[in-house]
Amino acid sequence: MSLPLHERIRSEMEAAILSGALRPGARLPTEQELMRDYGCARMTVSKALSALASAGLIERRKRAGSFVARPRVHSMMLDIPDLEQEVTERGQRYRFELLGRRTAPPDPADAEEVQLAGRGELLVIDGVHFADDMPLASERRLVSLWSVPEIALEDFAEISPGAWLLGHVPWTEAETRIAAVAADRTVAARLEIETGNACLFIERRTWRGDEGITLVRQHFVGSAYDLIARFGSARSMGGV
Amino acid sequence: MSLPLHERIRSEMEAAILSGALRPGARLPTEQELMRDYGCARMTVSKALSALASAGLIERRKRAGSFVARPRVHSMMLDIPDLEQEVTERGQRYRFELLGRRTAPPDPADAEEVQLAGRGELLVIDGVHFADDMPLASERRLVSLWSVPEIALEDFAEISPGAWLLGHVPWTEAETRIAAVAADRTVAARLEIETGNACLFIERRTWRGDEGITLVRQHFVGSAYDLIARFGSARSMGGV
DNA sequence: GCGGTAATTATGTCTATACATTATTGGCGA
DNA sequence: TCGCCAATAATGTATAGACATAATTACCGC
Repeated sequence: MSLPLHERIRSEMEAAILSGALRPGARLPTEQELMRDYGCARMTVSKALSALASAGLIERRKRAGSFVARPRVHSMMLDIPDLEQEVTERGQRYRFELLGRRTAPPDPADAEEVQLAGRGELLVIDGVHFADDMPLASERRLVSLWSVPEIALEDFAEISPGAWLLGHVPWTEAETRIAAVAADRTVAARLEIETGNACLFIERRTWRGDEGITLVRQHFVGSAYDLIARFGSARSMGGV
Repeated sequence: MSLPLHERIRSEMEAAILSGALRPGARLPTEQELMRDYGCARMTVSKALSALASAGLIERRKRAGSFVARPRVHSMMLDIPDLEQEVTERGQRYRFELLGRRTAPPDPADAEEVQLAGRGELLVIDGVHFADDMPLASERRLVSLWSVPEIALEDFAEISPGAWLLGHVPWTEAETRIAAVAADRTVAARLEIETGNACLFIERRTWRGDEGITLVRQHFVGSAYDLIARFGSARSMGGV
């Protein structure tokens, strides 16, 4: 056994919970009992239980003890792949084609644009992501030049705007909306599909503190793309 | 200051990272320096750094020190609402209409079905979710009678199969696939839309340990539904 | 120089102890 | 019986020290 004791305690408790031996709501042994069972100090047990608590598997209440939490379906981890990496991993060639790039004041009729722009203008970037020269996704991105002035110097010949932003701008919050829509004329032309075809539509807004950074709207060819969300395999929750 | 010292250290480091004062790759103070700065014991500092590490904000290397990790967009929390609750909250009336219900052996040609069935048969349930008598989603659900024999007694007059399973079967893992598809004839008829219209397609598989419990495929009317995923509000990461 | 080895330094784990916090339990008195 | 208060039992936070582990750095013999 090379793995640390607190990890062992953690994983054995976790196994008991996930196997159903400890049902939701059940009380698990107190720290005292566990330190007797494992012959270790309380800190060690506590570390194991803290990890389970922060992973959401148990709930700890003073005086009362620790209890198995009811797993909530309501939230899962959604993997949002980096397009370039995913395409490359499938053995295809990735390319981002820049279709347009202009700076403009926000549309005063669009509250989102106004809020994003802050006291400056917006950079509007249009482009298409390709996999092996087949269009995969069309993208329109608005970037706040107020928050990210240095992006004005970038021409995106070598790197997609998304990848550039990821590497250059620290962000703190993001929200992604996922829907299915019919391709309009513009999108259909860019993706080389027919108007009305089903597209996965992803709209993501990113903030740094209160400052909006970017708003991106992507249309994926419906037949070529899907997203995966997972809950469980508690192995993946703790760290790494 | 009522908040514990290790939380304070954690949040101050976090702020320094998120604000950009400590850029990705930068080395942050050693535990020794921090325990001098805050006048506390090493365990306290270590707890703060461990929390940051398990949240993925920093990376710790022996001998070398702790470094700010590059933020990864790759995973967000996806909210998966309970349909009945969401419809009701919008002030609409929710109804699940059962269209079919039969038991059958798994299709031997479909490896997923065979695996789900285990050594038993499958319960196949077809139905439509309505909001104010407008179709919202069509659903076909397969349930392993081997894992959940008691579902054979339920007639789903009062409760949808999804809600019943949530309340009765502890599960440990789930995987959700999200895509955009065109409605086929069957789906279009059920949803009262035209064949070929865009639908958000959600396929979710649920396990308890190695045992498959259920596989559900839902088609949502594209114009009536979307999903939201979030990352951030760093406050929400640690615990609570 | 070059390569192997030892010293150093930073994190990782663990113990033993102390006191704080808080919700429950039980008892005591009006 | 009801309500308040104190004892109790559990987790929460923190300290100080010991030893383990691993990677970098420095040194030394060749």
